Amino acid sequence: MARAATTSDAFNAIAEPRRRQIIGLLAHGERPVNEVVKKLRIAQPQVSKHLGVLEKVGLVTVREAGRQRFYKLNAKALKPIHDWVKTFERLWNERLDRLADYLNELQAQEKPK
Amino acid sequence: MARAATTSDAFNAIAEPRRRQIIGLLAHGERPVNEVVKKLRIAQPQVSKHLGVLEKVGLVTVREAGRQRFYKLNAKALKPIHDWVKTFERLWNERLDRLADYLNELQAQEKPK
DNA sequence: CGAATATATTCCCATATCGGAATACAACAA
DNA sequence: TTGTTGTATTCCGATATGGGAATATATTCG
Repeated sequence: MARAATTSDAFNAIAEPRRRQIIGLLAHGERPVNEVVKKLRIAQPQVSKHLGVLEKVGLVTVREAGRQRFYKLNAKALKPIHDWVKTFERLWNERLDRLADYLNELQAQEKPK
Repeated sequence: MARAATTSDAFNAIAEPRRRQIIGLLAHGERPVNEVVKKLRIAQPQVSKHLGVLEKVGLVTVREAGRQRFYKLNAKALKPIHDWVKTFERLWNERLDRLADYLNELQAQEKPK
């Protein structure tokens, strides 16, 4: 087996920095492909490919209008990621961190050089 | 160029489901490799490899004790991910969602079959 | 020392990736 | 029709993955 497909997961899809950029841009609202190309300065074919990945995992939806395709962010698809990371939030906010630091300081003072 | 290395980023590192599992386990505290092996039922070499990746991106730290190595979660390294996803939180909480749904319903009623 | 235990490393393989370049396609314009 | 514009698809090559299996390394035990 190889690495999981980028299209298998929102987790895998957002591992790509450019896809995160695209998501960031689409957060301001629906956009046609060409605008993504211009704003982010990524070649058109790659933009289409990245959008394809995002669509496959449900992170964006498309609306066709003439020869343009407007891509729209479907933020809900990011929630699983948020939920997962949030689980660990307390671990980095915890005052225990400071407490530990404090205790270390105390210990350091007890054994002055 | 190929896909970015799994070791290039926390984003890339957590794309792997098993690595997320490992992180989940280590959230309860420091653990030796063998306990991860037993609890998650992943072959030992793969566990060592996954832990290696997590270490490289700073998601875990190691403490050596005799022939054991205790891996500990460094939750802070997850914060960038949290921060990024959080940016979009309002987009899925937004009541605008409900408003849109409501308006659609209205429209549907105006044009009764 | 030799055996056992805990963990890491190395090889191998099937599989995808991402970017670039070229090209296909569809809608619209003249 | 022919040309143009907006987007998608295909082919290429370099690269790395993750699992499995075998093996290496280090520490502890008897």
